[in-house]
Amino acid sequence: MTPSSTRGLKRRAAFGEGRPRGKNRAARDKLDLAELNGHVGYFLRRLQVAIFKDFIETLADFDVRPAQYSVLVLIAANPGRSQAAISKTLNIERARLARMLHELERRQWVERRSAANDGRSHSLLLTPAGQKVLAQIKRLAARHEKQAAEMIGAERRAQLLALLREFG
Amino acid sequence: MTPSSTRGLKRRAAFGEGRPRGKNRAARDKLDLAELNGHVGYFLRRLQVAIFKDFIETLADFDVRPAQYSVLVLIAANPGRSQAAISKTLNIERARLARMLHELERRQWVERRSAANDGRSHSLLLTPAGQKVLAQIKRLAARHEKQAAEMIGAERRAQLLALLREFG
DNA sequence: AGATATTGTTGTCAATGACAACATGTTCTC
DNA sequence: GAGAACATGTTGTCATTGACAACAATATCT
Repeated sequence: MTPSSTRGLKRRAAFGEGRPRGKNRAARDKLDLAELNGHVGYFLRRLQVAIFKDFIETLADFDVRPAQYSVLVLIAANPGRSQAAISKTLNIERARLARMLHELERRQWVERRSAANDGRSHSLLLTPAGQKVLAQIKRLAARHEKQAAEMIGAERRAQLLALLREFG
Repeated sequence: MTPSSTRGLKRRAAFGEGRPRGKNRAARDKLDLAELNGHVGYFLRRLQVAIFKDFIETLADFDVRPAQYSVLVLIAANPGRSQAAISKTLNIERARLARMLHELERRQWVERRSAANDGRSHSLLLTPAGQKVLAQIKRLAARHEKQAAEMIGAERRAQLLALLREFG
């Protein structure tokens, strides 16, 4: 494969160019990443996109995106809390969360009742239907996580998780 | 407004509630992440967003977003290659790359000349101006990477990079 | 030669992030 | 206790992004 090894016939890299041709189209086009190799963000993003893609596919039957999942999980684990609390915890913008909750309410998974102690805020709860659905969703999410572990290697995943978690 | 709340004195946390009050608003609202703690994707995304935010801020003077940066670096390191090659390497959709290149061409950083050996594809090159700008941009990108290292800890960053890089 | 595939392009749609403005309610300060 | 300052949820708007379909031009395969 090395350009300097003239393997007799197979004159693929006969000239300086050495472009792959014909059959080897799809795979053999890899370029030099150059300084991208030194950027954590680059690889971080690639992996994150791949993982989210798997998540979305795995949960396609419920049409739940990662952000929605995180909101559902947070409401389930912290019932009665306000949108502001969820928003701050997940770094989701207030405006966006409001719209997302409209959708989750439309699906009858989430209930908003006005908080007892603060007339401005809403207490968020899962409806019984929401709880039931979330249980199924969590099973799929667990399956996704298993697939992710296969994809990146179980121990690498564990190491990554340990490293990443030290933020918040 | 609350019907059940006796209008008397500071009745705020008189019961089991124990909500944070007054001053401690901003910080003390942290909720239980529950099963999110088991999802690499969740933490991966949080860190990625934080890092990209820093990148964008650090390179704000040049108005270069991460994707644009990666394209510029790849063209510089692999001059003459086609859009398809860049697209595949960076997992950027063909359509999106085409539009991005229009913008980079408008800024006079990138030149597209039709490839000699394939009438369909374009050979991508940096213009002299583009090379000059990219040199400055790379300095800012290096500064960003340094900031990221401070942010997440130099060794954690190194470990992360090592782990993440084993994909591609 | 004719079927098939690739390349670059444009159009469109949905999701997202960012930000401003607003009404309503709460907390702070005096 | 009144008024300033702030918090909360909402809507509106804009820019960016990802996904997908369609297309013309060109290359490649059989």
